[in-house]
Amino acid sequence: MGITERKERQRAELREHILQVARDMVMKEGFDALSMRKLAEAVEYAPATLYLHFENRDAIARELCVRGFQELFAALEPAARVVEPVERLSRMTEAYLGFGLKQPETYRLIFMEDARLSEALFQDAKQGAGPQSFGVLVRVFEDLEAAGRTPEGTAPARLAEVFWAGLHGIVSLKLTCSGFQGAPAEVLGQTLVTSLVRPAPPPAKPARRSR
Amino acid sequence: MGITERKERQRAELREHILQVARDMVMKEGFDALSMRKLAEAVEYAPATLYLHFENRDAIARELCVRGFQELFAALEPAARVVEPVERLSRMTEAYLGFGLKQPETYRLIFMEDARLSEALFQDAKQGAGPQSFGVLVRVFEDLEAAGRTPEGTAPARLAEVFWAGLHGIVSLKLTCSGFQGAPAEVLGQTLVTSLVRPAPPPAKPARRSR
DNA sequence: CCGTTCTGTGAACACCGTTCATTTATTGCT
DNA sequence: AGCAATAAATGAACGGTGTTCACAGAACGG
Repeated sequence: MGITERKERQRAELREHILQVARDMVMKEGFDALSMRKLAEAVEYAPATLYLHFENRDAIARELCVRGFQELFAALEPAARVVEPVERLSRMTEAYLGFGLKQPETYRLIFMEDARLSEALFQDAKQGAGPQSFGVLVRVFEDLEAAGRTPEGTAPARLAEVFWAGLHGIVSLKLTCSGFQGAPAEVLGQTLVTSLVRPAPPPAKPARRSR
Repeated sequence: MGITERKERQRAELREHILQVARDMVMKEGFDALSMRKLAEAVEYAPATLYLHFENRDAIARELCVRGFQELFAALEPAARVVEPVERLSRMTEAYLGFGLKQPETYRLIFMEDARLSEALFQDAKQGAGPQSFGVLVRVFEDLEAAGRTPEGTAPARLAEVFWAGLHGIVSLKLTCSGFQGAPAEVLGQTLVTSLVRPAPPPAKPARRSR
């Protein structure tokens, strides 16, 4: 009897469809322009029907928030694969800034709207998407520390946090303070990288047959 | 005939009163909770009366935004007086973070709501409150450069911008990503300072009567 | 005292999120 | 097949929002 199964699937599909349309609306006109009534109109249902699939507007926002965060994480993933830590940090910087500037409304939704939205990302201390991706960043600084390229006496986790704050600051100032025309985000990003990474020490263990 | 004069003054006073009450509401319940109707109720006028003094809600928001920015600038001023540049930067960091965390709703209004709000701050390239206070920050890095304590080959203005982004990132992540529990803002601030400031070079021109 | 100008307002418009009784469609069972 | 039960969908309403505008009232200049 695959009938309840089919109904469940259809229900899930509709839910997915609603989220997809909502995402489009947010990306096109911003989160504030996402109204339950217009969303209902767009998916061709009555407004009340949306409440059969989501508790309220905030529930939709939360879902879009965690999905947006996953997109951000995915955008970082290729850069995170790079072995050499300085290059990795540089590439991750590029990817982060690129995502934030190319998908401003998504970025706003994730990190700049309501504090309650991003709570879901960090509720599990170790598990959730938030800590997991922050871990990737911490690992860069651990590798940098191992290579002797971090300021001494500062824990990698703290450096990672400052670095993240720097990235977020660059993106969000570009998004909100559009009036302030400073250097391009990429330039600022590279400045941030070179500021947090110490110059390479003279090779104690030479790479190959030197000295 | 001081009659039109008095009327003007009363008009200005009412306008001021409205802004004051609006500011209180924002600081207490956040910008989203500021409604024209509740504001009208609070100042004991009909909603329509507000539109005799402000074009619309956004106009009030803009005004609160620039005033909030001036408060922030004022909070930074004592620290900006410090002569020694490293100490100055450290004190300014402390002041900036303190303001952002103690007046979260004001800070949100200035830098995290609508991009159109902060436009007023940076519309004049050299004059307005925005460029002026950014200039204070640039000066710190100019002084640091003169003392040979900045990374070489990076313009002070760019370092200042990265530094500001860092501060803003720290504050706004604390405000929006409350779920993420990292190090205290002050610690991150000091890490940011020590990351952007190079260690003191050995004294070429010794302080007094040596050599 | 009258006419004008400024101040203030009530009522309306068009939205918004959300709820709930009611209708409609679908399913399982006899 | 028809009927009861369950699920899906909705129309209408409630209370809220920003904003406009024709109108009333007060204050003023002559």
